[in-house]
Amino acid sequence: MDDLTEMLKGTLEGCVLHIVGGEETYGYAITRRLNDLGFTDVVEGTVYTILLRLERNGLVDVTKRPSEVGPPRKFYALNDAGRRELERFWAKWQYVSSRIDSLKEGGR
Amino acid sequence: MDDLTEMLKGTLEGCVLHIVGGEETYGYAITRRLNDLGFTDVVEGTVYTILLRLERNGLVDVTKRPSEVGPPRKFYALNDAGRRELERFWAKWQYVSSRIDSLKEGGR
DNA sequence: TGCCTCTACCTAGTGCTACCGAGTACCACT
DNA sequence: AGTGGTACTCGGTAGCACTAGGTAGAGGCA
Repeated sequence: MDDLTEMLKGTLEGCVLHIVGGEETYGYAITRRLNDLGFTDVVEGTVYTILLRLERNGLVDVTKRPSEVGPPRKFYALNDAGRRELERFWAKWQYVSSRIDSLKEGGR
Repeated sequence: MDDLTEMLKGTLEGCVLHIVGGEETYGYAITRRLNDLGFTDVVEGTVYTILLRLERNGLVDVTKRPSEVGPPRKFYALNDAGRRELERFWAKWQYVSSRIDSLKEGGR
């Protein structure tokens, strides 16, 4: 699949939010997860900037823990504000995707 | 629905492409159409910049015609390159939206 | 005539986002 | 000592939707 970057704007952050909401995890693992999900071209740098933004916006709690296989990891978990933001994200996604699908099907 | 602008990046252009592909039409009418479709906050300026970009990228043919109710209109119609681009857009949309939906449902 | 509204288009500048590229560093295995 | 996988950081870039103004034609109303 060719370049998806423009289409991922606004949604990739929501995807990260969702993954972090599922379990406490860290940047490198989130990147691998996204790659497995089909977002094959998403690279680490992108995920880290999103995570820093989430932290700056107070949507996640961060805990640094040592790893047995490399440098220490920064684990991220959603707080209450993050969970509310995640709900808003899915509401928006539902809204936008349904409108676009109806445009596609409805023709006109 | 609150601010959708980030989520529309990359998709709004595709929507315009689709509308133009359905029938030869012009900027002001496309804006009204998008508003009716639920994209209530999309304004004329946004649509015109998209149309200019489509024209610059050689995806549309343009014809200026007088109107009976105002200034002349610039009618846009898809050419072959535009139709190919529209197909690519829907393929991308299908790909991205299915991945995101599966992330949502599949949890994890 | 002057003024307002609707129609119709244009554009310089802004902010946000994903991405690029390069760097730092820890650990295991050879 | 060198290589490769793991793990995070950060300055800079490009693209997009949007902002906020502007110009202008046609019709209605006072």
